[in-house]
Amino acid sequence: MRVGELSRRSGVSLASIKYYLREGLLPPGERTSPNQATYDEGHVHRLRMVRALIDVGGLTVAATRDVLAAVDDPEVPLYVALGRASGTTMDPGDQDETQDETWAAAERTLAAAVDERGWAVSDENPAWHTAVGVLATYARLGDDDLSAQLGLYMRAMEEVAEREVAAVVDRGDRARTVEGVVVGTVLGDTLLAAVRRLAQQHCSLRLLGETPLRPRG
Amino acid sequence: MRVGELSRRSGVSLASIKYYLREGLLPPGERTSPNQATYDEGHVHRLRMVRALIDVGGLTVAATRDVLAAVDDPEVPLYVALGRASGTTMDPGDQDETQDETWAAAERTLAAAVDERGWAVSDENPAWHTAVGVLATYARLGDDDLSAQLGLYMRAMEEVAEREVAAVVDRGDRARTVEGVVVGTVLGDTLLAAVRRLAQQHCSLRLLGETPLRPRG
DNA sequence: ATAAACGGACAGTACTACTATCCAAAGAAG
DNA sequence: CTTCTTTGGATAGTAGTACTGTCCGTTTAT
Repeated sequence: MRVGELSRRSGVSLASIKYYLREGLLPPGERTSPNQATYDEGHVHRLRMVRALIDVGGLTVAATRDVLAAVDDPEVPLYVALGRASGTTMDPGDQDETQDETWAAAERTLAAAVDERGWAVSDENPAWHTAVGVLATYARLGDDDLSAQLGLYMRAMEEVAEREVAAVVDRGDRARTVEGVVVGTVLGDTLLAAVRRLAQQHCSLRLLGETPLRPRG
Repeated sequence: MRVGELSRRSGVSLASIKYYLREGLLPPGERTSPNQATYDEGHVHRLRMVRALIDVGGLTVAATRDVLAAVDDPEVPLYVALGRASGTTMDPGDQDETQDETWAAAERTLAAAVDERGWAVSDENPAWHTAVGVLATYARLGDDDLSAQLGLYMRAMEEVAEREVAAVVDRGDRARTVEGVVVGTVLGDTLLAAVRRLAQQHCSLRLLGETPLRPRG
């Protein structure tokens, strides 16, 4: 199939396909002549992935490129790509932010919670840095209820992660498995956030009899 | 205090403070003369909120403005503001997307899961639309493991939301309470996602003996 | 009295994600 | 075989976001 059909099949504009090709999100088609190429079902699927990651997962084009590179290349560690995938990674470039007492206290809080749960995680995981950043920010805002919920969040996420990891084991070829992990992680973030909003609506209705903070639309 | 000090105290540049004032994220200071104003602790706190929502929560300036407007004005329903706060709200403007069979099937899946859990939620909650969108996207990608995890996600988020709502009841004045809800919801999304990544690392290490998908950095 | 700070307006910048135009070569249709 | 459309590739332009810089006429501190 040629680009025109690829565009029609995927619903992505020709101009955008050319853009994704340039940016390395979509692998080049197979050459049939020095300046002509054909595309296959893999390209259609890849375009669907790209749109899902960008539109639903909220990734940037650059983050999508990195994540998909990790899917393709077994050499790129997946957690590095998934780290970049979390939009709010609070890049460790902000040295001044990480060098104060609030930050250190937040890091101790997280380390203690992780130890208590018996988690084996490394502080090289970008998520560690993000979590510490959120805790520190919350502390600076004065209310520290969030860090009080940390244990709860960890318990809930451990249960979720356990099932997710179990579901991913023995899935056939490596590419398919990694793709499943990526999509599940990125789209899962969005779904979890949405489900949390729904649960909050249900719980505030149940616990308060009515919902003073969120009147029915 | 005047802007100079406000800038020093909050760590936000003068130019950005002027920008936030223009955009309505920061209320104007109290006038001391036709073209002079003073600012108080409330402004320092507000600036910290703004930076937290933008830098840590990943909100846009416009979303931050809406969310803070809901904190200030009891007339604006909170769930509307928090809906806009979820970056990936998949605005209901995409009529074509919502009019196909995949979308309808995803909506039935969610409705069934919600009924089974006995949740009282309305499909006017923006999160409903987001959740359906994620489910539909996942279905279009071919793997439907995510919707298989839906029940698990709902159980986990119900437990989380229950504690969160309980923690927020009886908190003093309305403004403080609403602020707590907003910060907890927005920063909570980021924290939950980070904790999930950490849990995934722990679980893949525990269940697989080692971590083939995410070699240690 | 003089220098610094202020408010307000507005132009400019860097980045992101496309979108449009142009061209020469390749394919398809009559 | 010619004409029309499509393609690949390069490059320029656009719209939106989040600032940043500059100017100007007060205003306030020293």
